[in-house]
Amino acid sequence: MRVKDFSKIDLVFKSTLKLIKSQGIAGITMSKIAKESSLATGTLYIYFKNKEELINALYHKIEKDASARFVSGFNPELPFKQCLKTVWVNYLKHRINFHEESIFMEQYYYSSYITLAQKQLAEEMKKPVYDIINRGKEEGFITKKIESEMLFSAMIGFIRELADEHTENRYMMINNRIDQAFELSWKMITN
Amino acid sequence: MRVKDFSKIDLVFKSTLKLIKSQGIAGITMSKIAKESSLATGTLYIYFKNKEELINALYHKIEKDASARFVSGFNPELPFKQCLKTVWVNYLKHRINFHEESIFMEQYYYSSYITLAQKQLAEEMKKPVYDIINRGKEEGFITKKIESEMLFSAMIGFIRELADEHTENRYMMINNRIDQAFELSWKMITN
Amino acid sequence: MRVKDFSKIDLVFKSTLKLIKSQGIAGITMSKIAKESSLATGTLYIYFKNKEELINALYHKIEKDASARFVSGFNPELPFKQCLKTVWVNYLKHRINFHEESIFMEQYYYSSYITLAQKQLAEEMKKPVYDIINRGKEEGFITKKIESEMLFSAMIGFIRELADEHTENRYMMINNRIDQAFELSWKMITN
Amino acid sequence: MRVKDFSKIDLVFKSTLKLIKSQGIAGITMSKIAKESSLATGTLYIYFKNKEELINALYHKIEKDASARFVSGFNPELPFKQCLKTVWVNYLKHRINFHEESIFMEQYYYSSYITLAQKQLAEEMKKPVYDIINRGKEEGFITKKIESEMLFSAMIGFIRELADEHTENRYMMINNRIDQAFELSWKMITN
DNA sequence: CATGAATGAGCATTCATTCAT
DNA sequence: CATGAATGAATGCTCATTCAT
Repeated sequence: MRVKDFSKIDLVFKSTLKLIKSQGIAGITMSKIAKESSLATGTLYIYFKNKEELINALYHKIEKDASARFVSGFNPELPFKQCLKTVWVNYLKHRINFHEESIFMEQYYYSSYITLAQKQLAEEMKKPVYDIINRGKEEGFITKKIESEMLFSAMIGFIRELADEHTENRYMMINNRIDQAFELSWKMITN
Repeated sequence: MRVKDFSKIDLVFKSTLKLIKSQGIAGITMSKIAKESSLATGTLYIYFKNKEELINALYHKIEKDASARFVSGFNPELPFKQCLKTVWVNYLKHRINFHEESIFMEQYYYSSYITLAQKQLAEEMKKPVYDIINRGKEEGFITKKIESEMLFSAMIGFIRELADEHTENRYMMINNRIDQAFELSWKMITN
Repeated sequence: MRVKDFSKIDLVFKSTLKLIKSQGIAGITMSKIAKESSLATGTLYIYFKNKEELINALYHKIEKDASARFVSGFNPELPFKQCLKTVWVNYLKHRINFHEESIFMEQYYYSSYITLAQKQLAEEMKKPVYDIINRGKEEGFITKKIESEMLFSAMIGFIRELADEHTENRYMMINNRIDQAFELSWKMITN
Repeated sequence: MRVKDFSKIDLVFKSTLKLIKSQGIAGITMSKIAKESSLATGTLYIYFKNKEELINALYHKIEKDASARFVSGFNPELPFKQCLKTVWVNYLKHRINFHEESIFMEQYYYSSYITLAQKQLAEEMKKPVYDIINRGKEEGFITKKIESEMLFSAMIGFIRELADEHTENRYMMINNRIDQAFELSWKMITN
């Protein structure tokens, strides 16, 4: 018997993401996904119950991968500022290098596919950043007078905007701009 | 001869936005828009050449309205900080009060509806903010060492994130938080 | 505005019946019905919510028409035997002349389309025959010792079998055979 | 080499019949049959060339079994009335106890599966009853003035109707009703 | 202008059948 | 033989668009 080939799942994810990039989440159809993956439409239904589950599975996979990237190269032994910069830069680079995925996630977030449970899960992705902010407060780098949510928003919003400008080729994130941007963030959140 | 009833256009826009809010841009159909507007589908085609043009027209209308809101209450005679705060708060409030519109605009931006010309037009919406930043540089409030794009991203990204958190009921933008957030932005961009 | 053309419903019924005759209830598809009716598939969905409702509506229509035919030419003023013969012959002729319909109704009865309510409705079609049997009992023609259900089964089963034999060209229901068959039924149910 | 496991064929027949009972002949699919039989779909194609042949084989098997049941307990040495009653009751009980099979056979008869040859074969099943009728005519019990087809229809139709009423729980075939019904048949066909 | 019936291409999904293991 | 993954034509149904009224 031919055995289930789970590598097909990754292939389908890749094709779907490519299609979403070029035509938006509204533009994808099962037959386009099948064709882009060089599979028969029926085959998609062996690996995914239906279109909705395919989209959901893609969302979960991307979320999982993204979480892993945020903490890559992170070493809590290092001094606080270095730790923060690692996560800060990881987040910026993730959003630049995986822009398709980021766009998909945002479209998904405001689509009828998402469920409440999934929204809550998405919240958990923020935890590493909050952890850093709290460490900064404990170590006295960050003022305790400002709520973490606000500091979080200031950093994350900045990063997101920079990444989008970069991706749209309006303002490229070359290395010294990255450093400068981080210092700006640092200046804002520190005493 | 009856004349084209332009109030219908607003009605259609309102219905479409309502539908996009609840079902995402992928979920809208011409017949849903017609029903929500209490019109016949054929009538939609009197006012809009096709679905794409309807969506595009909606985008333009929203963009125009938004631009107007950004400068509401703006008086260049006032001192710089007050001017900046007016625009800053306008932008935040716009994004909170017209969240549906903001979501639509972002979904639209990454859909196959948008054209290059429209992307360029969207850029022009940023002009009032850039104008303020430049005035700040001239008046010596804002350091000239940092590029305006970066300062822009820091402010706009922060505002966007705050507004989204508010809309998702995670971190509400009560008045003193607005003031605090603005001061944070001010601290970052000023010398 | 083009106005809903309810004659299309009869056209669809006719086409569907024709298809069921040649391919069985299992063989019908919406696109076959559309093609046979010279309509677009979408048009079918203007008049019927879905395939199931189309089939159900056809069943109801046939049932209604059949009921009308059973009592055609029936005059309760006439002597009992003549009354019985009218209904008896009506039933036989109905089953011969509307054999397609009869076959459809039986296939429908044992399909997953039918509901309990519809089964009960089908029972009511038997009422005219039971009424006659009861009159026969009251007027002393039919023995009261035998339950009406049994007398009903004897007559109806006989008729059904004769009609089927006729339709399959195995034993044709020419006039004197009809008379003879009725006399056989009469002999059985009378004292 | 493993050898074709013919017990699987019976298993498949049983499963198919069960499915047809609950969902009608239109509702069966190869994968449902496979699942109900705890087999792989591919395995079905080892035993049956395709779906049509599976259905046809089932028809033949049922027909064969039915024929055997009709003459069970039949002893031509016994007096005519007893012989007739044996066959008559066998037929009734068959139709009650194997109602699923009977329903299948009728749906099959008016489906696109059946061929002319099979229709002719089905005719042969009637032979035992015709044989009895002819013996009755020779022995003087049954009038020769009435064609055997008509007598056959009268008996078979009656039986079929009684069995259906029983199966639908409308008129149960308890023993004294069976006797009474046979006597009614007997009265009709005898002089 | 306004209507909504009519159209048919296109969609998500199913299913008989094949085939690699 | 047995399996069930793979196929792709076919199905029920939707939807943007047209058109007769």
